[in-house]
Amino acid sequence: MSIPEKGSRQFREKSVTIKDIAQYLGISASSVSRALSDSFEIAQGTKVRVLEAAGYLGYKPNTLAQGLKNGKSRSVGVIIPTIDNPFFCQVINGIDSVTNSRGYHLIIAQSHGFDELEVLNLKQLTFPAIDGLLISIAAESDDLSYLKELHDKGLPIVCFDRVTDRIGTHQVVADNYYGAYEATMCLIKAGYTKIAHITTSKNVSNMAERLQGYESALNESHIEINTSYIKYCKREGKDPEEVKHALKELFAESVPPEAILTASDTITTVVLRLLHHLQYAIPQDIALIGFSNTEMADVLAPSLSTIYQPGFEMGEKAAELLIDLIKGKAVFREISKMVLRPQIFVRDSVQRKQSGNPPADMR
Amino acid sequence: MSIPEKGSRQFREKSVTIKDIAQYLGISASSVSRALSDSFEIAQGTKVRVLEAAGYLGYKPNTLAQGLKNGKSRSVGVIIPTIDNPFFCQVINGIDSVTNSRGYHLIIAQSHGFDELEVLNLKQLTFPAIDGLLISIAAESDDLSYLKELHDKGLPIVCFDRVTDRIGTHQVVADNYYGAYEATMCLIKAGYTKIAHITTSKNVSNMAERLQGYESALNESHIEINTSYIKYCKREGKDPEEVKHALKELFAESVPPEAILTASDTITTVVLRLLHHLQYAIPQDIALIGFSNTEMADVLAPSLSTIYQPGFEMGEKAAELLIDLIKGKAVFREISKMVLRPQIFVRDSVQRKQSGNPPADMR
DNA sequence: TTGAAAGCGCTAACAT
DNA sequence: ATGTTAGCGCTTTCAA
Repeated sequence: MSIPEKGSRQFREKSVTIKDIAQYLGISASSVSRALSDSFEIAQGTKVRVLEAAGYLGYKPNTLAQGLKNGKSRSVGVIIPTIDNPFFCQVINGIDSVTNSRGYHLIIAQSHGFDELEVLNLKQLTFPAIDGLLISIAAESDDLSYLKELHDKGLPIVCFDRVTDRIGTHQVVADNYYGAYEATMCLIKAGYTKIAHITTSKNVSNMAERLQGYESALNESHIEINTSYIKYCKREGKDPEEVKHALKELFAESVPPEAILTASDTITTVVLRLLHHLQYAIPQDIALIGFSNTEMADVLAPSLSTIYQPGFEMGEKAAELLIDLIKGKAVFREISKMVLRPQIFVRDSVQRKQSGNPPADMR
Repeated sequence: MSIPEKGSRQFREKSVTIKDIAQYLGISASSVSRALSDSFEIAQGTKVRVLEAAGYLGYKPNTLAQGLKNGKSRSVGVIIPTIDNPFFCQVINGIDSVTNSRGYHLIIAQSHGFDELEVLNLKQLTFPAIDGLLISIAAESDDLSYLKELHDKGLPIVCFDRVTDRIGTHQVVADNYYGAYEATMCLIKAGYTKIAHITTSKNVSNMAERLQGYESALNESHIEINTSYIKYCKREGKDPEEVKHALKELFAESVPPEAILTASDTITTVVLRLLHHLQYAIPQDIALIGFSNTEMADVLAPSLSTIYQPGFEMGEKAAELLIDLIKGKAVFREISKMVLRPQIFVRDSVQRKQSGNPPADMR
């Protein structure tokens, strides 16, 4: 089968412009423009006729021309660590649902962790063309200067999930403290006292909060915090070896932990995989609860206890806020911080260690 | 903390234009343009000076203006059923990796199955602005007329995963026949003869091919095809009740199946979940192998046998092809169909029923 | 209430 | 090899 001749030479049909409508109705282009933009300085009659003609002729505005004219692109940039993760997938979904309905396009860039150069390149590439930015800050990168510069220049920015206070942007986050606190409390209430925490870094906002939640729960339960029970995997689980090493160290402790709280989707999955490979029985040998948005949590055997973040909602909220910002609709004199509550699902990977009350020394 | 005054009124710094460079160097804008586009009708000296000045002044081309001028938007549309699925996530990832590096933006639209109206709306919304389209065809929608119209008008289109022959587009697909055939063969070789197949519809290309693979494997093994073992879930697993009903029917057969081949990511997950809920032991009560790209397959208990499709690669190939098409780089006189091979992972959800040879009647 | 005209930033004839 | 000019489709003064 051969392609029609015109296929090769970009022979796309010239689309209907504002001029065509003007000519068709015998009025000027500016009137058409006014009618279409629902201006108040246009007669009702003409407005109706223009709208009809537009529909009839199949007019679609050329967003490029509109953008060029008024300095807007009707697109927003999204920077996430990776799209290959159920949580961020849900976030994208949420963002998409609002940007789509509001007529904005999405330009997605992945920072893949902490490759600052790449992030910068992406910024270079896309930035003259976006009206606003949604960003989950890459990593412990101390260099927020480029971002700050953009913000100072007036680019509307909303941070979500991994945020920073060093730039005065609006924020949409999960209540990470609450999630980690409650999860740890669940473990404690189930009778565990030797609880390890595998996280990525103290320097990422959400991880720091989770660490705090973990520590607070222990403190309030009068369980001493054992720093060797806290492991940092800077590669965030992208390097399984790093996690393996952390686990090995934990199990090599003179008193090894009985339960683990994992701090991110990726780490949770990797830990689960490693525990399987190392033949640890969950929850008999080691209990596990982790931050994760996987849909498979309840299908795992044993089913996995998770802290589930409202990814879709987070994306929605962040996008709505951003678009309001772009449109200057709401006047934001204050930096807002929206905090969404995660859900805790206690499943079989955490098991009540002993029936009845928690140990006496815990009361 | 209050926002700087300028924040509210879109006071973004005017960016450096081609004119600024021209003025800075005392030459004309067109020379600058030529230098930047690496035209051959420009002196080496000026070219170098322009490039230097551009770097120094921080020039970034205004893609809107470029697009308006030459009728290109440097963006490609992607239509997928849903992004909330590991396979399509990987596809997006693959697409993104090439479009990004080639300077194209992505406009992603989800068709969410078969809601034709929505698809059409999305098309209306985005289409004047895309240079090409990557699409995994929504559903059994017989109405490909809009798509065909676009194609006829010269819009470069590449179909992937779920394709159609009714429009002469290039295609990038997985070898669905092979995947289903091999998976079924695995079951047969493991000693199963009563094998059910849960799919979505005969009218979707990839599903039809999988069904054929399944049937061929049975045929070649001289196992009679039992049509009541083949269940269609038109909602593709989005409605668990439908799948539940299918399963109930299967198990109510006078001779119920011993193994199931599931035809899509979503269906596989739902079936797995239902089997758990219904307390069927895998693989003792029922063996399972399914199309799935989940990363959790090996972490499940029992680990899940899967047919894994090369999603990332599929996205890459489709995007490369599309951009070549857009650029008119390669001259495609023939419709191409690229077929990628899926991987089969036989894990614990399929177990050799009896040691030694398959039953005598199968040889 | 409407039209004419200018211009957003860039490119591509056409001229020199 | 370079400059001049016009125009992509749209919006928005400014005049009428």
